[in-house]
Amino acid sequence: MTTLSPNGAAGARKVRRATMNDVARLAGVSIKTVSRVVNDEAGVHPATAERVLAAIDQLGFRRNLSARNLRRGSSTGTVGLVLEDVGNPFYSGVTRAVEEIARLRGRQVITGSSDEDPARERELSLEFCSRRVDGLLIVPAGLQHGYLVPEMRAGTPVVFLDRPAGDVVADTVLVDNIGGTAEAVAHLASFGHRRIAFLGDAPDIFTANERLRGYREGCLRAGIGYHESLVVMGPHDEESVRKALQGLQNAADPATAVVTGNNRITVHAVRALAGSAVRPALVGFDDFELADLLSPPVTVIAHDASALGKAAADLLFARLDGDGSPPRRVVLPVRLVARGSGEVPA
Amino acid sequence: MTTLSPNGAAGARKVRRATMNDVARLAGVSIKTVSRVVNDEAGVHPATAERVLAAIDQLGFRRNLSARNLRRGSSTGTVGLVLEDVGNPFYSGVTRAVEEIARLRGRQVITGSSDEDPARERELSLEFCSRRVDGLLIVPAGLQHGYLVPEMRAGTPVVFLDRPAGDVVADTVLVDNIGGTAEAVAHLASFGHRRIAFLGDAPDIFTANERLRGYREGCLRAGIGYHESLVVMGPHDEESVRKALQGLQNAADPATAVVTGNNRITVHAVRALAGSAVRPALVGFDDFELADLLSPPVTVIAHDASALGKAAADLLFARLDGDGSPPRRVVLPVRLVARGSGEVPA
DNA sequence: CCGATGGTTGACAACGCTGTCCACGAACGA
DNA sequence: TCGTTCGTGGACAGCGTTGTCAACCATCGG
Repeated sequence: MTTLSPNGAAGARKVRRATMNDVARLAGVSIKTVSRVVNDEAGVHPATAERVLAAIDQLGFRRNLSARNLRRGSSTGTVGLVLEDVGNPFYSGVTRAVEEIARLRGRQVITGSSDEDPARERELSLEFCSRRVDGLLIVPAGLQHGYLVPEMRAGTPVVFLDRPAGDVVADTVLVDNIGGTAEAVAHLASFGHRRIAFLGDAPDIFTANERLRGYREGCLRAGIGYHESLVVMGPHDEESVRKALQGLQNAADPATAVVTGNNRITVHAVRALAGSAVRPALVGFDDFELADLLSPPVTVIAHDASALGKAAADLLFARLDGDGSPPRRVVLPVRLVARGSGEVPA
Repeated sequence: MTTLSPNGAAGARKVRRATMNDVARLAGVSIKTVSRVVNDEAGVHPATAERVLAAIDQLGFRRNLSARNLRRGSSTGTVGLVLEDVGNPFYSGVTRAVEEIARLRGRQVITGSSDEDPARERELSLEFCSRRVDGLLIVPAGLQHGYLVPEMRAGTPVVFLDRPAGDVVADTVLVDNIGGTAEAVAHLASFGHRRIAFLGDAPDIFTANERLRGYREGCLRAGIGYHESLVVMGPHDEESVRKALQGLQNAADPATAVVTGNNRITVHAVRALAGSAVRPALVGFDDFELADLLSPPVTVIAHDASALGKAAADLLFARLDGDGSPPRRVVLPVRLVARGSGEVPA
């Protein structure tokens, strides 16, 4: 059992890290030879290599990547990922997928959560650029991305995820928000619902706005008309969702069905409705774990976090591989998963 | 609308990034003055600073952190986090908490998933060390951590999370696995259950083993005896959990209650039991979202991912702040959250 | 009027590493 | 025998930044 105080061996508070120079001295070779061994370059006598490796082991040498990256100038082997919140299961799925692809390409992922704050998004992105990441994946919080122009001009590929950038044309991977919500409305209408409400996120968020548009289109196409009184945008926490639902149900002409705009709102709605006697039909945007085990099981518009992350990462690495074609906009399909809550007749 | 092809402005495939030298030349000052401006050092004439800032803006200059870190030698402003899988909600909660603390201390977090593979854990950790992270947070996959000795000796603090290290004495933050599982058994016994089963993860995983011990202790303390026939270790997917449950229920003397060893097993169990007529009482280790909305709502031994991440990060930063006290082992408390599934009489 | 003071600026080296180029000795063919 | 090649190893510069030290100019007190 090796016993080490957290700050190193007995007494020695902080030891300078060994450098190639130290290794070279100990092995009795030049620093360049050490470099050759460390980088598996050809042209080193096996016996010499052995000596060098022994010295490396003895000193606990670990190549300094800062120095290497500085000298080589090219890749730092890192990719930056800016998202809203790693703690949100949807984004953690995205993170995992990105990590997976990056791993296959021998890259490390640096992540940061913006919490929907444009300033924080900018700060994180620029910090990553200072670290000279090979590429940047961003779930935009704001609408202004001019700050990225120098980075892009310098050759750092940027891919926007889940939402488009505000004022820069760049690669973007989205999901079919409009089509999905329209489908949700059509689905509910096919069960006879004519008073279908929409509970969405703050309308300045791209996806929320798109889904509202999809809802509107769906209503018009179903011939049930678009009524602003049936739309509530912005409720975040359980309490505000509960109030919104009460308002919709207590109206003169109450809603018989609800479309919720994202997984958090859906969950809040399910919780708010858990006790009530009359429950409107429900279709939620975003799938979530256990949706199938609730009662009734929740019908959702599903889209895959992994697919989103993978598509974005693939695009990024294609750019890194030299793909110079015009910026692409990829829209991933969604699918309605009928589980019960959305198949209640009006 | 700024239009940029992903590889930079029209034609220009890849432009060299501007350096301080370029800025200095453009602003008509020395490179050192640029450095002073960039680092907010005192002693630069406001007019000069203005010129420098204009040049920085014009060239889109962004300080190269590799060079800075190399030159300064001290902090790289990064912390490495090695965990099992960012995609798992539990670990994404940990990640978020670590990120939060790191942010307050002006550090970036680099994450990597080991997928329970010791080799991968080692690879990631050493990669992070090569990047000269200021500290390392590790959810150990294996039992051998001798490879970290040189790093620790060199002054890189390491904190182990959720599980202890195998052969190195270092700071560790755990949750009370034994106490929690014992409490689960006691709780079930208090409702009259005498045939209580345990479904745990592979026994070579530290937490799985600890929870098994807690289960055993709980059984003995409750005076219902420890019976190996009631223990199934290792089922991972839904199918194997289903089979295990069937086996336990179809036995001559069937189990009337089950303790599940982690959130994934709990969810699989809930799903497997969803249709069946007779349902054993259930207490799961780990809380999970929507547990309260299932029917019956699932009683759990809850422990907080954020608390775990925060405690570990706090410990790490204390070390970075110079805390040289002996390695600590922090055990976070758990609490039983009674929701219904565990309060069914035998 | 001179030296001292302080505010502003710059020259230079060095951080740890790798790419380039060259030196050396052994083995080879002419 | 001599020149050539090959295998091995080293000297050196420089990546972009910052710490050290010193120079410069204007102002000020004596």
